[in-house]
Amino acid sequence: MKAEPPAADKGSGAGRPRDPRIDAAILRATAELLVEIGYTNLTMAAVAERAGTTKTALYRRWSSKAELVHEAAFPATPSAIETPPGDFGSDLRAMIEVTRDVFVTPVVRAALPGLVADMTADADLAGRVAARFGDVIVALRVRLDEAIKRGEVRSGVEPERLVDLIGGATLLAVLQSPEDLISGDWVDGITEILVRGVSAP
Amino acid sequence: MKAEPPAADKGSGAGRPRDPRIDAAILRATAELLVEIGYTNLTMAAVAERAGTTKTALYRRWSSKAELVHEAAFPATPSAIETPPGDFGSDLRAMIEVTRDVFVTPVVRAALPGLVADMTADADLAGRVAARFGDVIVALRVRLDEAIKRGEVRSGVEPERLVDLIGGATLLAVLQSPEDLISGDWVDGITEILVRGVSAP
Amino acid sequence: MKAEPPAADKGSGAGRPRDPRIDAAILRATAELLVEIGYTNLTMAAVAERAGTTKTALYRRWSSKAELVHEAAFPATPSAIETPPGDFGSDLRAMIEVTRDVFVTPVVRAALPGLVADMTADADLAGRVAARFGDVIVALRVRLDEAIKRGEVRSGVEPERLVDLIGGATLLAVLQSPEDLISGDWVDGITEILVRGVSAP
Amino acid sequence: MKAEPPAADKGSGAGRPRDPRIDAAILRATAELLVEIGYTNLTMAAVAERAGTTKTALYRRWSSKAELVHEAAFPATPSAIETPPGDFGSDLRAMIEVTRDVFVTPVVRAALPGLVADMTADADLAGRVAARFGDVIVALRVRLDEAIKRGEVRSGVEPERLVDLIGGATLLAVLQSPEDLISGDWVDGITEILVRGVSAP
DNA sequence: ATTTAAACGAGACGGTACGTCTGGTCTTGTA
DNA sequence: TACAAGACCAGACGTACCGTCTCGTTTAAAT
Repeated sequence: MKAEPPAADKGSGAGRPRDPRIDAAILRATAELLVEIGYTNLTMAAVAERAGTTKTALYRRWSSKAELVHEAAFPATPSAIETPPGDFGSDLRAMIEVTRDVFVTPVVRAALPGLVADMTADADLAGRVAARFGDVIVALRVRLDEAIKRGEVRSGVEPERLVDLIGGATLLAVLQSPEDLISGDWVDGITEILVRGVSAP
Repeated sequence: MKAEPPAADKGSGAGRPRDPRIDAAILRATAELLVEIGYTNLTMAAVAERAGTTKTALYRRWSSKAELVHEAAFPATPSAIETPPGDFGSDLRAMIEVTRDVFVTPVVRAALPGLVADMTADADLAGRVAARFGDVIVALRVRLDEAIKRGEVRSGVEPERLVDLIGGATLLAVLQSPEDLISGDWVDGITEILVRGVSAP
Repeated sequence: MKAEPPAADKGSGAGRPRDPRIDAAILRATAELLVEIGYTNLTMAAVAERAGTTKTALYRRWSSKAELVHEAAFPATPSAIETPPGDFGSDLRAMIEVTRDVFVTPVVRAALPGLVADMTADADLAGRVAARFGDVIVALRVRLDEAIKRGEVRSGVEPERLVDLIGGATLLAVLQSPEDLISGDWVDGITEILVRGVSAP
Repeated sequence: MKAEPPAADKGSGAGRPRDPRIDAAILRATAELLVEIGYTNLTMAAVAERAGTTKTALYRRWSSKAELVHEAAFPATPSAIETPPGDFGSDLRAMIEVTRDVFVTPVVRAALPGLVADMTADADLAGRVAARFGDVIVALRVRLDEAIKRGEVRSGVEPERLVDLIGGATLLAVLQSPEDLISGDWVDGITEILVRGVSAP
């Protein structure tokens, strides 16, 4: 359950408006603390204190620690793919890089494990997190279809499996050895396997 | 910090020995509760009660909830690959199935998310969990090398990437849509992409 | 260390004020439980439960079990002596009766032994308990001085010794045979010895 | 419940006899720790460790912490009164000094408060502690009777009240301001009041 | 000389209270 | 209405201590 909309439903006008500087301060404080002490050790009280506000103000905006962290970790939708559509190899590589770039962020790295845990206990949250990546997945599906039409990719490939492989490999790598991810070699290796794996014979 | 070894180092003889039935009862209770109420809701006190013992007895054996769950979830090393080595396609498929079978267990599914969260905050624990899968990874490496020597697999393929892809895809799938995993289709799709991805041209 | 003052120092205004009904409920529950199960068996959790609140609320107000019991046992300063000053014999008897009445209370009887034990380990607490009886002692001193001036009492008598004798005898009697205390005989015997003991020859 | 007798009941002979050095070491360790850290902080495990033995050996000899402390604090019966009977004033003063001397011991001072607390919860223990002082009380009674016969003391005086006053005053003083007790002035003051208090007119 | 019963060290065990911490809600007074 | 402050409920946390028990070993007295 979200608690967010300040002026959303209807009688927006009445009462004292929320101070947007507080929103920003809370998100900043959350991100900082995530990196400094990790998800588990992060406390709502600590966030409030560092943001120079109080717990009440947090819960007015986010209904739980998980929601707050989720928003602090993914400030904006990873903006799909900006590369102009070319051959599928380039498309795939771009997509892997986008994924990698998101996961490699210190904040995301700090937030992910805890978020993963909370998601399994809270389906709503899980949905919202998944939605963040929806655009990328849709884009992948579109370009995959085009590549199949062009004959570049064999027709049996299911996009869901590709998502599992790209997302999963990135997730696992960031959990185990994040430093590997940064080098281009990691992207090269994954890309090569996957491109060959889906190419038409 | 582990708390485990009762008679490990050497000066074993003295004192009342631990009752192994208690070890078993604790692990069983932990596994049951994991499945029933999940990692987050699982309480040391509840485990103790169901196991017919006390918190003290738990903490004498495992230094934290994370350690206990880790041991309850992976009672035994996933026993590497038992398939007789054949062509690399079969090897890879067997490996994927082994991985899938481990992750698909109700206990592991219940334990994983929380474990993932705790691992990032506790490097020791992370190491111990990773070690559980060491054998499988070594086996993969060996068979990959043989396949390269036989000319089945191109020489540039790094085994670490394959591990990232197999483990990661399984992890992500089990977190998002565990029911997909059970069907053979999921294994088929992943296997086909990866086998083609690493095969010599 | 006390934890008490909610609005003590000065910056009182802010925040939700403590609910005074909770203070009262806690003290009442403590007194009841003291009488029912005794100091040793009294548990902070049990007090909280009976008071219809939580341990947190207790510890916000009293820093330890000893502090709480101390306050529950001596809700108000034993209100000095109300008898109009007469001859010193009456004064002394009144004082002994006041002391006896305080110690004979079921709550005090239940609390005393544990309190005595804790006081030696905690000088602060000891001071606070002693302060409860400060008024009575001051009153005794004043009336003793007056009696000396009137020639009723010999001049060498130290009030501290009288306090030791009255308080000590009452304490010991309540610990050993509380039923003796209730009868007027006990007060008679003690009074007679002490009055004769301090009277001018 | 005591646990003591090693060779008491009948079949004394058999088995390994207790090592008397362990008895001594335990009592010494208990006395030391009482003075150093007090009754409440004293731990059976700590006693065992300092005595160079184990908890089992303690519980073989004493059934509880209270019993052990009781024996460590009062190693020998306060040996009644050794003064040759003279006038009752001297008798009383001797008795007060004996009482004072026992209570002023560092070990007794450290043990008393806790013991007092445990005694109220354990009637057996209370009886045993009281018995320690039985001889002194009997002696007091005898000499009081003699003094009454001699016409030194008025006949109405009850010995129990005198015990309350002497014991109580000493107990209270040792709890509140032990340093006062050491000076002869304290004994003088108490003695004078009590002697005058009981003397025949 | 052999049995035997008990003391011994070590430490696990059940049980229970402690005081602390956190998440999330509710209630003040003030702006 | 938002806000700062902080009390509130609920309940898990990990630690500590008590007194009991179960080992395997040692030691003296009884056979």
